[in-house]
Amino acid sequence: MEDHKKRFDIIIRKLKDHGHKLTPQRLAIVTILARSEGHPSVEDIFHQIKKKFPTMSLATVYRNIVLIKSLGEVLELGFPDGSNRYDGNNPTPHPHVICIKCKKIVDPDLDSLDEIQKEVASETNFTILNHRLDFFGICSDCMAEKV
Amino acid sequence: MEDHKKRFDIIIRKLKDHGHKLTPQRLAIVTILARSEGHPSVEDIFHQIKKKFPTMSLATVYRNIVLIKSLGEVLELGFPDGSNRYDGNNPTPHPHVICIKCKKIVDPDLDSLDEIQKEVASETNFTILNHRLDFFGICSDCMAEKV
DNA sequence: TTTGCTGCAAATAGTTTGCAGAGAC
DNA sequence: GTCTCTGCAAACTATTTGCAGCAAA
Repeated sequence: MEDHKKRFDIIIRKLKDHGHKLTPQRLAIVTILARSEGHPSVEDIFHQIKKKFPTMSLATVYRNIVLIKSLGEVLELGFPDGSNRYDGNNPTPHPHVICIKCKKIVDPDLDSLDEIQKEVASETNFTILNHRLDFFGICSDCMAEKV
Repeated sequence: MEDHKKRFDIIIRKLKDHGHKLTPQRLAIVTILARSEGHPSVEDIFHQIKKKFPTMSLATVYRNIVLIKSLGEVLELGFPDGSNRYDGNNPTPHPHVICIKCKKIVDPDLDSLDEIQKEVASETNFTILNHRLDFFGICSDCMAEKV
């Protein structure tokens, strides 16, 4: 996908424009976030980079995610159990479908929630800024396993 | 509202049926959960009870919430920042509207997400078991404060 | 050369757990 | 009288932070 390359360039550009340095560690993190294959966790990112960068520190992953989040270039999916998954490929809020067995996260193609959001806004008198919609279930792969 | 009384009775009945004892601390927690006015946090519940029960322990609140959750009689709204809010008045999944300033949580009247859920299920081949929908914004009270 | 970044280790904070005594039934 | 529950304090764990040295620009 060219898509990943575009996202990588956008994030790098934004980092430069804001005066941040491009360290090898940072580039490695941005590379993974731009792809965000399977919506990686901090640990996923850390272990993936650790293979080529044995001195890589978890703190560096956390710090860079905080930075890139502050630039609005990664969507953080935090869960109540403390786990976090990231989407730097599509950083705008969108629904997710999560397999509670294998933890796979999929982006469904859905009509946007614009109408529902307007309905909620007019009914509650809130100014709605953001939303989060997650569906939890079991993916077909896990359903197939009779184990 | 008679509603709160009914919920209280249902939760108490379920606790008894499962062989759990009704201690004063537990009754106090259930009373608050049955009402769930404003979707209380663990701290809210703890401090409210502490007034009449000076020895009340946070651990007891946590343990009882875990218990009542396991009976399916309270909906836990966990947030990525670690905060938790509870709804023991309506323990089935439903949308919430959250003020990011005053932390007020409101239940909007919305058409159910059944159709969207079916759409997601057929598109992704997941068996959907559950969902969560939160809208984040600013309530009219907080908008009015020009401070 | 300057300034921000990294790695390490220690600190943090909400939640959970072990244990001994108290209390519901 | 039995067995669960409670309160306390310690343990746990993901994330954050202080600091000294390192490296991008």
